Parts: sequence; C-alpha cells; structure tokens
Amino acid sequence: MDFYRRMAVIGDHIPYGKVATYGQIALLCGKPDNSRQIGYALKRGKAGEDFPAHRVVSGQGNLSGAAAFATPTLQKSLLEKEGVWVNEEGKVDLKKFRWQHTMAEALAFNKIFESNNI
DNA sequence: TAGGTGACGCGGT
DNA sequence: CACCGCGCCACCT
Repeated sequence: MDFYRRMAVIGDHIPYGKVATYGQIALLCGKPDNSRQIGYALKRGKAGEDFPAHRVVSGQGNLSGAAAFATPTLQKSLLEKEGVWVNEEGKVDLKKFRWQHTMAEALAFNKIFESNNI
C-alpha cells in the first residue's frame, strides 16, 4: 500500500475552511500510528503539489510554525482567508474548525484506495 | 550497522 | 501547564 498516494487522495477532500489533524489523516490513510509520516510527507512534498498543507494542524490545534512555510505567517493568513480563526498563540479551535469526517467518507476513501490499488 | 531526528500523538507524572 | 517516555518510521549521519 502506498501511504503517500493515499495521503494525496485525502488531501483532495479536506474541505475548504476546515482543518485536519496529522493523526486524523494518518487514520484515514489506514495507518493510525503514522502521524509523524504525515509531517514528513508534507515537508518533502510527498503528497503532491496540490495538497492543502496549510489545513493540517496538530491534535491540539497548533499550526506548524514558521519553519514549515515560506513566511512565518503564511499558514495563518491562508487559513484566515478561508474563514478559519487563528488566535495569537497560532492555534485554531478544533471544535469549531476541525473537519468532522463521517464514517461514510472513511469508507468511501477505502473504496478509492481499493479501486486504485493503493 | 547503530544511533539520532522529526510540521506527531497519547498517556503519565 | 510543563516535561518525560514510548510508539511510529523514513531518512539522515
């Protein structure tokens, strides 16, 4: 199974104006313990150019920080542009803005993985 | 080949 | 709240 290709599929479905956590994406990829690999993949562009990296935050709602983007405030501005509030600490309220993916969506991803053999 | 390092997460102290 | 420790694993030294 191709973790990064699965990740790219998920990235296509993270809704505009919502965020997903590393762990959530790892889970949807079928590897619940591989949250570290999500960060690694984003850093190296392994999930493709189209992946909405700015919509990925930690399990506590923290943005990735200055190092991960071209400018220290890029992720924040990208999120705010889509209506996601980011507080002074560089954190988003997950209760409000986390992508609440449904079980049906998770199953749909599995079907996509299956039919594409990834 | 062994050991260290992360855009992480969870549990414990 | 802060700071461990551990699991995880692709990639470096």
